[in-house]
Amino acid sequence: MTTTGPAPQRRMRADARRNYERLLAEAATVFTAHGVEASLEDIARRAGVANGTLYSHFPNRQALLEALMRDRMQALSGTARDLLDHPSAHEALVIWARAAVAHTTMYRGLAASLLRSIEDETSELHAACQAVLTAGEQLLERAQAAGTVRGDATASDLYALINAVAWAGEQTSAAQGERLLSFSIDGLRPSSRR
Amino acid sequence: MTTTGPAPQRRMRADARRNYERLLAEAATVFTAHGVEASLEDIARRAGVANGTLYSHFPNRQALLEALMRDRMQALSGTARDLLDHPSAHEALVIWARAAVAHTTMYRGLAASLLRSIEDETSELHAACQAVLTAGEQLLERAQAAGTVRGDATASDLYALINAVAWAGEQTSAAQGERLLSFSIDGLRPSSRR
DNA sequence: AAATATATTGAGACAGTCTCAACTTAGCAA
DNA sequence: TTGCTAAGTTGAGACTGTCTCAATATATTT
Repeated sequence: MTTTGPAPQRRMRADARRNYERLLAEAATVFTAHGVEASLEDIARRAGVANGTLYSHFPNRQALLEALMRDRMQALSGTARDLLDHPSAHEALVIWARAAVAHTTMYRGLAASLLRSIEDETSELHAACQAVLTAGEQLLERAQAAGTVRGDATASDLYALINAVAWAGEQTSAAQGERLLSFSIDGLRPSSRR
Repeated sequence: MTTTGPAPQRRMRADARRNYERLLAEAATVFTAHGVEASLEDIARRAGVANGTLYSHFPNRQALLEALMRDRMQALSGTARDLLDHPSAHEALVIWARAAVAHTTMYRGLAASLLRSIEDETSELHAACQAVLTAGEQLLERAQAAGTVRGDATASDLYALINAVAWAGEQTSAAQGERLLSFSIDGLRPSSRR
């Protein structure tokens, strides 16, 4: 399995590796403060390198974001797998959805990148997003088999919902995001009555 | 009631009025093609005026967007009022929510502007957004009184939901937006069972 | 046909993205 | 240790974009 470039691919020169790490560290700081649309120039400046160096390590913003999110995305997929052992299929789904929203709320603007990347196969984030979607799908299907979630909901619906809720939380308040998530999850229940 | 400056406030010079209209027309075209984050420079160029002229009519993007959306926003508020006469309180809410999503999907990026504007009182769009929220609130309360919508849902929740769904549709597909809206509306029903 | 209030102009200050030819340096081999 | 070379860095410069404002032009009024 060839994961799309583990952090430093073969072996980097010591200075290159050092700059790579510094850039990632500053990116985390700057994205936390100003969202994922923050100035890359600023990140390079703070890392003490010329902006050309940033671009040589990360050809574009998505690539930088991917490097920054890789571990967390994998962790989120892993969490989904672990939750397959949870006694309640429905509770497992809910727990995971909350974790996914929290993950997506990490940086302002992240939800937009993550939802767009599922559609855009050229995005550096595409594979990781696809993995998360698939991981969520397992939980969804288990809940559907248990009859606690409507059968016509798809993994894409779940993924879009998580991102939409995270996005709304980002624009207004985390509390608002929480509320919408609760409502949305209820909306996924089968309509026992009409 | 002093609405925030009806289009051309007092009386404009003929050339000014002409340019104002041209700018609005080109803005509609360009926003349709490239979303609300499109280049203002481009709009001015296409309208055949210097960019300073654009900025003298519309001090910022929000102001331009406000002028462009004013009528439609009012229409949306009006629709909500009309629907208060609809025989089914719940159906009225659903019809209106769909209309609101369609409205919000008019230009790419619009949902973000509309949701942000409800929080940001300095935004030119704030008043219009507030009016829409209040109009929706009437429909929501009527449905709650009829017992078809959970009592703890607020007008802010409804507003955020509409924008979040429209945003998700924008990022993926209109069909996806439709699906999320259906689920979300179901999520607003009272949980008769648990 | 002025006078004047009202508008328009476009250069310019600034910030950002991204590229690439010239340069520098880490790490290896003689 | 020295020099070689591949790997990495640099920063100016070509763009595109936002927004301002002194100079200029023009519609309207008297």
